[in-house]
Amino acid sequence: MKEIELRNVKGCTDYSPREQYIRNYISDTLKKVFEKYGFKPLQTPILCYYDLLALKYDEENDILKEVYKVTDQGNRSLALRYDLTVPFAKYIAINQNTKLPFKRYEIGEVFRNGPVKLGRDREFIQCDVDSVGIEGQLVEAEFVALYVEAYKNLGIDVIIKYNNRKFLSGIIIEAGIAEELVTDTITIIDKFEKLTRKELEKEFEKIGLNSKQMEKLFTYLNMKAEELINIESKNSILEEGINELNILKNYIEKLGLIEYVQFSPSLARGQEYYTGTVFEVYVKDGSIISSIGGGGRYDKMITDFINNGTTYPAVGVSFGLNVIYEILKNREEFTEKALTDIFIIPMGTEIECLEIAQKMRLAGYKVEVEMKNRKMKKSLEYANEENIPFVFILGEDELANDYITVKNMKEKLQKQLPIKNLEQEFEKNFSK
RNA sequence: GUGGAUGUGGCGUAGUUGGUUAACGCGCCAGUUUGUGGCACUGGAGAUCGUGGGUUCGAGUCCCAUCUUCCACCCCA
Repeated sequence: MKEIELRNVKGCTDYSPREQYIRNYISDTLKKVFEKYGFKPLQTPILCYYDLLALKYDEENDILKEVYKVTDQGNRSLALRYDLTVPFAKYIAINQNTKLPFKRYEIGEVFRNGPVKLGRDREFIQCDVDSVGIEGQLVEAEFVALYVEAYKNLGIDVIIKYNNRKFLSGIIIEAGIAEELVTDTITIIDKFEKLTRKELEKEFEKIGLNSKQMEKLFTYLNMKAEELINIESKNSILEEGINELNILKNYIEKLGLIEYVQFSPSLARGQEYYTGTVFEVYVKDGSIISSIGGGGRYDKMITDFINNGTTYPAVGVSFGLNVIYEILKNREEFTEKALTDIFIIPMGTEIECLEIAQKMRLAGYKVEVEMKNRKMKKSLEYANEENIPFVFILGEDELANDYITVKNMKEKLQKQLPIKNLEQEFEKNFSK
């Protein structure tokens, strides 16, 4: 065999059992919440036709540079998906009898051949929850509730910032900025909290805004939610945006969730496809600066994608699994977590131990049996390292008398329990 | 993609102006304890110093190239 350097592909990571346990915990927790809110699991292929991904972009688009292209044996031009939204749209396009509204979630790997840095791999997992076919702020408010519940279940205190793209476009137009500069302006507004006012002015100047326009823009961008009603708008898009913001705020208040949200007029989100409400979730204590989730309304994207005359208003949010993992990984409940409940050490009684293991597994315990015939010291060391709370020891003398030694590792307690009805006896003696 | 740094046993590091067998901590293995753990002590294995070339009597140490990783910028999740 040829010698090669053993390593992972750039931007791909191995996750050890302990790490993956936490990641699974996160996605399991999320799944439960998603289903509680009526979202159904949808699974789509990772491999798809390149043309599908490229459908809505021209060759020059940055996102296409990051697409992994592959070919099959028939020389078909394929690609690895770079997000879960296009496959979602594709699913609806293929299954046009899908009843709307359609609510689905998908948690899966996506690939982007882009720069790699901390918390940003080339293979990573996206957790998307989307609803298609519903207009209005009711469903958006429900997403806020879903966000709050999901992060609460993960034990993370969050603040959900929200804004509205119509409002943003509206104030830009209101500031007298030309329509063709709206997108560029939004891109700069997105950096509002990262840059100083001076830096922002410089950026705005670059795209050709004058100081009067900037002044007006800054006034709007520093507004509070309560001040929105006082804006006397002349353009319909701004009016619409303000209206949507007020309706959404009203719904959130009624749901008793107002303490979790914050109107943030400078919030834009990078993607161009958002058309209305946008969300971004931040850790409340600010220990992590970047957002840990985000989303919003995108009424045109699926509509344009499918392009069959029907409109597909959609709203969706996603969760940053990687960054959530970074928050949870050092918690004691995980670092100290035993992945096995009971470790059984046989002393010449292997098959009997396996039988007992089956019995305990049936009773719902996670059980491992020592099979390498190591010295007891080694076996106990292993149990110790793995934080396994209970060790059963079965020697021939115990077996002859129909009992088994049960050790509580933490409290260093040891007890003989009858093998008959061991499950009940164990529960009686050792469960909290 | 552009710029800047980095690369020494499994991991984290030391290695003085280039000079004989590359050091330390953690981890690993074994023993003290052939059926009882986290501690301690003792011993042991394990590195062609990222890779390739060059300078030199001699290179972990200097030069060049290349790759890796990391940090900014860009872009985003």
